[in-house]
Amino acid sequence: MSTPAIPRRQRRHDPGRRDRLIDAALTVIAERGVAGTTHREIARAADVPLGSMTYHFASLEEVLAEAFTRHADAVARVFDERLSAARDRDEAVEAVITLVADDLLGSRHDLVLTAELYVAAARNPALLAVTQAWMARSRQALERHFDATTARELDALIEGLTLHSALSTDPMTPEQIRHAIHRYLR
Amino acid sequence: MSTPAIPRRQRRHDPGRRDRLIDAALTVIAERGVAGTTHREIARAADVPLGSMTYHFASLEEVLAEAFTRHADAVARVFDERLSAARDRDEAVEAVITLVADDLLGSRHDLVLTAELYVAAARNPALLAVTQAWMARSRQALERHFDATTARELDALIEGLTLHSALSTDPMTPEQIRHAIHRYLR
DNA sequence: GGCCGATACGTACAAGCGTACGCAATATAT
DNA sequence: ATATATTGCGTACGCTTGTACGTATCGGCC
Repeated sequence: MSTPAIPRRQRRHDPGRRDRLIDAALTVIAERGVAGTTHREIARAADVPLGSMTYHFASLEEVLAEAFTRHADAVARVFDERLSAARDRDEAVEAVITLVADDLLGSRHDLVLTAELYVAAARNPALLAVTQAWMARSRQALERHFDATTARELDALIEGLTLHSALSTDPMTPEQIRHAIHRYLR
Repeated sequence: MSTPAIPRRQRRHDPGRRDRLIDAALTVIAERGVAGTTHREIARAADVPLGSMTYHFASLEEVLAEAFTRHADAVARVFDERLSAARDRDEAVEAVITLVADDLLGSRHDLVLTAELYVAAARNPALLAVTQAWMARSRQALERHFDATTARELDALIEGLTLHSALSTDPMTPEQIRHAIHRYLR
């Protein structure tokens, strides 16, 4: 009776745990979906005790909101960067192609997160706002090189090409992506 | 002690209950999402006792699969009909515009169901098969009037325009939809 | 160097879940 | 008309969930 079966785990000094938890949440969402995302699952992914979740977040909703905000920001940042690096329209077109073929289609993780966000946004006003801010930012980035109407339509095309490829058995190749975008912008 | 508080509900003769349950499931999915879809919620929506769910379906997964299959079939049927009614390319273009502006964007219910299906398909092979069969059928319908490459790209554009409008604060007007499609097919 | 607020950790609890199952009633076959 | 299979109905059970909360421990300010 001297050694209790489960000794208390040693306390860790862990600043930035909140941040890690948000990242862990994104991992869990991508792997199990929003439906399978629970306090316990996130805590397990981040290797922290359950109680840590309720300490850092008021509710599971709050975790989701922070996680999706982070995801949207990250993707939007890449979008911004690629398009601001382009110095003329031709380069901008290439940037868009790279964006779709490499950045978006390259990461199943991000792809799934985006789809999950869209569905969650249908029922959660806070997440809808995140989505709309993201869309506005993308359009704005496109408007550096294209007129407003083209930017909007192009944004929709990007969305469609991405989603479509993500779900398909034979996703479009980079050349096919290039073809579609050139055809639209021809 | 002669009158039990809750008398047994009178038994109903209800052939086709299984069908009604599948429809109820679609209603619940659209309103609460796959995550919020439970045996009890579906039973409540269809006004049947909980036990009826386990009698008619082996599992909740089975309910979801049947429901999404029905949804995909219904949307694909409209797609087929509009495109087979078109007798030349111009009419086909008009059919596509109507499809997007009226049929797809007209029903928030169907819109949400489609998004839910996509997300669910990412983690459920049976639902992925449903999605892919649906996509193949859409493409085939488009190929009545357009070459294979155009059909595929157009299908993606349709997807993007729909999803984009669904999420936007100011969805595209029918005229804007028309403009985008004409621009691509010009 | 000692306090104390911030953080870490474990656990308890009520609610809701999927599913199983027993019994009742009726449609249908004989 | 009787028997039988099908369908309807209620409820119980074990499990997971979100959340609350008591206690332990430490970093950083005086």
